[in-house]
Amino acid sequence: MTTRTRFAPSPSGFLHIGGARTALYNWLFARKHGGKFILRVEDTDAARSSSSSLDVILSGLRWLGLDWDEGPGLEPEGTHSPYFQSLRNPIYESYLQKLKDNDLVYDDNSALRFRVPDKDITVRDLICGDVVVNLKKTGSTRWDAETKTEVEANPDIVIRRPDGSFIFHFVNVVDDIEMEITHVIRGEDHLPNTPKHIALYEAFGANLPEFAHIPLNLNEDGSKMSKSDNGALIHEYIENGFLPEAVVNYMALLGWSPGGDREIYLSIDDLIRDFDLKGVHSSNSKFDFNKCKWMNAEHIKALPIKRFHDVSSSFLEQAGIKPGDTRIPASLELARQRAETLMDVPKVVGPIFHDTLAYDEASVTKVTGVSEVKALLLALADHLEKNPSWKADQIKNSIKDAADSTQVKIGVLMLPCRVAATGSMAGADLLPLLELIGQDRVVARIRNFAEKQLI
RNA sequence: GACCCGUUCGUCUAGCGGUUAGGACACCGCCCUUUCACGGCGGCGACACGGGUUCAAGUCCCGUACGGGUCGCCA
Repeated sequence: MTTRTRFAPSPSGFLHIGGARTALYNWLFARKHGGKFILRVEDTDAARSSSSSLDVILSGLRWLGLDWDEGPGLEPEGTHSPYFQSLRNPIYESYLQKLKDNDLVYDDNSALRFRVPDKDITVRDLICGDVVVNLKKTGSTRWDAETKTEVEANPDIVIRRPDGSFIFHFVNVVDDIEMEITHVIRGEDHLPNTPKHIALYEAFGANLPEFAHIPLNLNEDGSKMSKSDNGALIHEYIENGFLPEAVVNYMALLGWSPGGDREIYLSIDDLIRDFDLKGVHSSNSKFDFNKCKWMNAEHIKALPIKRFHDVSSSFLEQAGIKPGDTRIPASLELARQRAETLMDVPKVVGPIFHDTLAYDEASVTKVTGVSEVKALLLALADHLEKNPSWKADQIKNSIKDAADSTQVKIGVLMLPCRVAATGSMAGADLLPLLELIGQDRVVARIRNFAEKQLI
C-alpha cells in the first residue's frame, strides 16, 4: 500500500511555523517512503475562508519546497478532487447516511449528534504510545471556563450544525478515509480528539490509519506560539532573508533528531533519508530564533555563488544596488562569511555602491578616541592617493607606509580607515573592500571624514 | 476541575542499566588575523523531586511537583 500523508490547514491567512513543521514532517515521511503528500483545505468554517488567505499558505509551502502531489493549485488536482472541504458536501452526506442507517446519529435542536460508544478506545500512537479513553465517561462532564466548574454535558459529538454544515471531526475523518490517508501526522493538540475520530472510523467500518502526534513548538518563555510572536510566521522568514533550506533544517530538528550529533543538513535528500518517526520526541520544544539564524548563516556559507547571487538580488535591489552591476559577484564573496541573513548582505556591501554613508555613532566615537587621528587619516589619504596599483595587497603596503611615516603601528590605522571609508567599525574584510570601493572614492571619503566628522 | 501528553546544561538535543553524562546555539576567555569576520582551542553549565526494582538507574516501575494540551454547533 502506498504511503499517503496530508497537511490540512484552514485558510487562516497565515502559515505558522508550527503548521509548517507539521507539513514538513508529513512531507518528509511521504518522500522517504515513496508515497504521496496531499494538501487539503479545511474551510468548513466559511467565515474564515478566502482565496488570498489560502495563497499565503500555498506560497509558504512552495517557498519551503514542500510540494504536494494532490491538492489545490495542481492541474489536475488529483484523483480525490475536490480538495476543499467546502466543495465536498455530497461526499459528507453519503457518509452521514451510513451513520443514519445504523442509527448512530440523532437530532439535537436541529444539529446532528453522533452516538459515541460506551467503551475504552485505544489510540495506538506511533509517538505517544497507547492512549486509552472512554468517550462516554470523559464526555459526560465539561469544564466551564467562565464559572470554573464542571457541568453536565452530552458526550455524543455534534457532527453537523443546524445550517447543514459539517464539523471538523466528521469531515476530517471522512476525507482521510476517502483520500486513503495511511498516516495521520499532526500536532499533539489533536491527541485528545483522536478517540472521537477512531469511533467514527469504526462506525464507518473503515480501517484506521496510523496516528503520530508530534509535540508542539512553544515560545522561548514556554507560552504557546501565536502569530504575533517573533519568528512565528513563515513569510517573515521570506522577508527577512532566510533561506528555505535553512528554515527546513531548523524546523526538522525542532522535535526530531536523527540520533547522534548531526545538525546541518545542506541536502534535503539527506534529510529525507534520515527522517524517521521514531526520532520524533514526545516532549514540546521551545523555539530558539538565535539558533535558527545561526543555521541560516551556515547555509549561506555553503551556498553556491550562483544561487547566493540569485537569492540576494531582491535584497540588493531594495538597497538600490542594480542587478547588472559588475561589482556584485566580488561583493557577495566578501559578504558571505558575515551574513546571517540575506538582509545583512546589502548592509555589508553597501559602502561599495553608495557614497553617502550613515556613520555609526559608536564607531565614530571610538575613532575620535585615537590620538592625533585627524593627522593620521590625512597622512593615510596621501599615501593611498599615491598608490600605483589599487589591489588589496598593495593597499596594505600603502597603509603600512602611512603607519611608518606617522610612527604608529598599522593596527592603529585600520580602525579609523575602516570607519572613514565604510561608516562603521564592523564590516567585511577591509582590504578587498577598499579595493572594490575604488581608490578615488576611498581617498575622498577619508579626507572628507577627517575634515567634517572629526572636530 | 477531569482526562491526556511530557520533564537531561538558559535553549535544541545525544544517551536505550555500568559514560569523567557527549554535541550544537548563546555567553565568557585564548589563538589565528598588524582590520572585520570565518575558523581553531578552552571555560561556564543539566539528568525536577521522593520512593522502589537491581550488584548497578538519566535510562525500568510507582508517586509528587512542575510544564503543556484537550474538554465547542473552531480547526
